[in-house]
Amino acid sequence: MSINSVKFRQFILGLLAQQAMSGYDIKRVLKELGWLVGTPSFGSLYPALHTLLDNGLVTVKVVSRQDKPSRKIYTITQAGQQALQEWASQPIGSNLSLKSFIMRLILADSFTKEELCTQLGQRRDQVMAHHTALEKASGLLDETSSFGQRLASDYSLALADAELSWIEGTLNRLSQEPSPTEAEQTKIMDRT
Amino acid sequence: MSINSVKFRQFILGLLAQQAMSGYDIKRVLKELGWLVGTPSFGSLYPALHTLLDNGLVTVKVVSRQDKPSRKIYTITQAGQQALQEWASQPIGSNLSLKSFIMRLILADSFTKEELCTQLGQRRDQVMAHHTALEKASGLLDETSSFGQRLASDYSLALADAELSWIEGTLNRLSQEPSPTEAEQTKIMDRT
DNA sequence: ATGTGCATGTAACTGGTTACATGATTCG
DNA sequence: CGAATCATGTAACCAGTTACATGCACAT
Repeated sequence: MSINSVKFRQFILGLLAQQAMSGYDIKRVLKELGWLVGTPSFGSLYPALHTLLDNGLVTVKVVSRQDKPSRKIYTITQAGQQALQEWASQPIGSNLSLKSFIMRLILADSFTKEELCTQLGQRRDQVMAHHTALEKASGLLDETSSFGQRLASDYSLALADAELSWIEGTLNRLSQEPSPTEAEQTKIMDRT
Repeated sequence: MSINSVKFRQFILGLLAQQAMSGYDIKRVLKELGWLVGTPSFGSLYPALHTLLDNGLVTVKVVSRQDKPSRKIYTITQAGQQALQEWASQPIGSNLSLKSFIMRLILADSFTKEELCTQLGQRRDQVMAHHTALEKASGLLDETSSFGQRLASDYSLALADAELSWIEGTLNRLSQEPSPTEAEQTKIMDRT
């Protein structure tokens, strides 16, 4: 449901970078992705597209088809691509939510391998910090505090562990494979 | 930061059930919990307390101390306890977020062992559904779609696996131990 | 006196959802 | 003809943050 208080305009810009689409298409894609990022409502999706348009990051083209209602296909512009690049190169916020991170993963094709690795590394550091903070806190509270707090921190530690090992594994995979993204990237680019 | 679009009045009501506190205290507790649930701002915390008060779920008592500013200590009422119980017994929403679930874990002391197990079971079912949906989706998309989408679903699957195994393990632990919560619960109750 | 930590509160703003309005096209 | 799906849009509302205002108490 909720897109988790994320400024997700950049995310849909990234989706448009991979594939020119209509607002309705974006909704469908996000719905197929299911729980991963949540599905924004049209009430936030369409205004976001209008804003992107006003900022010159995308262009519209009305496509009429005889069998179905006409649709507005949004295509990313040069400026949009630049904005996206800028976003990719700057460090991820210090308390990035899980969903926001997944959004970045989904847009991995738009990033260079270095950028992707940088982001994975930053995420790893954040999660590690969270992990150690939790451990310290639960160490302090073990005697005094409630069963529920122990449960919750145990649970969070388990998830943090899983996330860390996935990130490490992925970083290793990426450094071994020569350039898995390159082929994809060119494939996507030459559709303009 | 963000409390993740949750109606968290019930959560702070639950915190008050474990321990009578002031708004400032709640903020501190939540801050110590760190990333777990996010820290609500005073701008949402105080109004929430006022609402609980208006609904008769808590009572206030101004406590003046000579060395520090006076504080408003909120204590849960009979009605509040009942409301909390009601909340605990009804099934968790179908798309409960991680943070919302952690909130419930933190309040585990207010639940009976059965209620807790029920909630864990519901969560397990949800995550399992998510897991299979993701697997099916990524099966379809493996050939056609982007590197990023594969990355994201791989990541999500890893996290879902971790969550599932933690839940299973916890359920087992709970069913083996006789009644770990009872001692805690009485300890908390006899402070009125 | 002035600054810092404790403590409470509120008004303005923001970002999103809900619910509604509109319209084309296809199916029964 | 009415219902369903595709498709776009907007206005009202709501929850939460930001930023501000207030005041006490203690230390410098």
